[in-house]
Amino acid sequence: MEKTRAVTARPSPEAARDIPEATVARLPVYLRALTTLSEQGTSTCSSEELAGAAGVNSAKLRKDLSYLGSYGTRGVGYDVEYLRYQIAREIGVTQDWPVVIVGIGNLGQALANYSGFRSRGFRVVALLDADEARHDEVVAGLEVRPFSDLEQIVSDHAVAIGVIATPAVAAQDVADRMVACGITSILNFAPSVLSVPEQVDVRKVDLSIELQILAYHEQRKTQGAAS
Amino acid sequence: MEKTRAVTARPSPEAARDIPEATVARLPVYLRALTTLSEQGTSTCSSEELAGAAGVNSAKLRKDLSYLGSYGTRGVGYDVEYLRYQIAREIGVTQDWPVVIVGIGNLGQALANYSGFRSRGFRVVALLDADEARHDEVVAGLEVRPFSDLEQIVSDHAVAIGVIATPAVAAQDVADRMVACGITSILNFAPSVLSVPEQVDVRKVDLSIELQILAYHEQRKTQGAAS
DNA sequence: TCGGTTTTGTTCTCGCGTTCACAAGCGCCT
DNA sequence: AGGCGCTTGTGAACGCGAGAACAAAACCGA
Ligand SMILES: NC(=O)c1ccc[n+]([C@@H]2O[C@H](COP(=O)([O-])OP(=O)(O)OC[C@H]3O[C@@H](n4cnc5c(N)ncnc54)[C@H](O)[C@@H]3O)[C@@H](O)[C@H]2O)c1
Ligand SMILES: NC(=O)c1ccc[n+]([C@@H]2O[C@H](COP(=O)([O-])OP(=O)(O)OC[C@H]3O[C@@H](n4cnc5c(N)ncnc54)[C@H](O)[C@@H]3O)[C@@H](O)[C@H]2O)c1
Repeated sequence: MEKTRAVTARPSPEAARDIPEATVARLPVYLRALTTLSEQGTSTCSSEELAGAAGVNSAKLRKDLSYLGSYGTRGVGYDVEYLRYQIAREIGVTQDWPVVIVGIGNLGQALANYSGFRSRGFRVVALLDADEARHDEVVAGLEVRPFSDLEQIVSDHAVAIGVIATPAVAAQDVADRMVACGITSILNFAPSVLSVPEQVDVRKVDLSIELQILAYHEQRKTQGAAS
Repeated sequence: MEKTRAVTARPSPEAARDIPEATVARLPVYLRALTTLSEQGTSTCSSEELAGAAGVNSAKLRKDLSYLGSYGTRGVGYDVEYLRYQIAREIGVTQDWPVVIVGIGNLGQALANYSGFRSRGFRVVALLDADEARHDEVVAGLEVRPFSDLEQIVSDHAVAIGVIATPAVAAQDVADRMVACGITSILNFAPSVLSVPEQVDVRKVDLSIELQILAYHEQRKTQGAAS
């Protein structure tokens, strides 16, 4: 390993090129748009069409796709099925991802009942809750189990992704336990800042923040009109 | 109106400075961190402490706050209560925002039951659903009403913010109706691209996309380990 | 076989956001 | 009163992402 070849861009054929984070965030959108097109019977589409369906600029779409490789045909466009498979493979949704949900309250139940996960390669293998009163309750065809079963479940199903839907005060504890079990990706719905080891990915979904951002812009609209 | 003075930056004293979008997205996080500090009895904090609590870099925090004004004291730090009020005022959460939720299924019910909205200045004034079987059902103390009541409710309560929690196929129709009623901010949970007039703000929350992003990174971790 | 047409893949430029680093300012202690 | 230490606010450098623009490539029709 002379120099720092692994870090900088390398044209090596088998090595995965590293895809910009902004692009990674859009690939699932393209994937969904392609699925829709496919269901409508479209077999080929141009970057312009696909960009329209995905709600982005066509130049941006082409640049994003170019990070994956050259899967289009100049003068023709992209083969819908082929591109769909390539994106799915790149994201990793061709394989099946086992997921555990911790905190089966209002939100946890909604998540457990959501069919859109399974159809996109995610399989909820267990629902965990600290509240004993909830145990053995059946939600979405799965029994709610005690939080202490986490280790067992993670090891049995090789779970790598955990979802936190507990109150904010419990979130850090739950995250610590998840990390200790070997979970390396966490989707956090609790409004709290999690601290985890560097190799663990955390994504946060915070509904009140979204509303507050809307409120900010809303306020500016009305205040501008008032002046 | 000589030149395009209104569009470019203007140092006018009363005019609201325009705050970068990235900063706006972080202000609610600071707000929450300040609330927590306040509840713990802290009356003063440094940018370093607050940044730690919010999970960001302290330089970034200071720059973000500097867009609002100079609310800190050099050598001392920030007054927690004072800063909290200033941020709340800037975001607009000192006032009360009426909100309607459309689509009272799994997710809509969870949202309706969520107490975190009210405590942050948002008040759910109505729950709407197209399914007649759901009408008159009571969720979170509110009666589920027919979607056709939208106009009436929006005008009665001066609603500016709408939440869409319907299936994807219905989302565009719902959005169109909302816009027609005068709603100018939409939070969309359906996995679909909405097209709305320019002056309407749309924010999208897409849980499967979040999971797919995690899956992408997860895949890279394991594949890196395998090579 | 060859020009024309269409659409991709890529290069280049610009602007935004992040981070470093430091001067200015404030309080405290002597 | 004056110096000292601490913390803010900001100027400047840097890197990433967005978008325009174009050259390269593939198909089509004559
Ligand atoms: N409901 C929503 O629409 C909504 C919206 C935005 C954010 N959130 C956030 O999502 C989280 C869950 O919200 P909710 O409305 O479902 O709350 P909830 O109170 O209905 O459910 C929380 C569940 O977590 C369980 N729990 C508590 N501590 C636990 C622990 N240590 N280990 C395992 N389970 C534990 C509780 O028993 C309960 O069943 C909260 O942090 C909330 O702020 C919810
Ligand atoms: N449940 C989840 O955790 C989850 C997660 C991610 C995304 N989503 C998305 O959120 C949306 C709602 O999910 P859900 O699980 O609550 O679905 P759901 O089927 O349980 O509820 C949808 C509700 O919308 C109502 N509806 C349908 N068409 C309507 C219309 N035109 N006007 C008004 N109401 C209408 C239905 O009657 C139903 O009550 C979906 O788009 C889904 O993809 C849900």
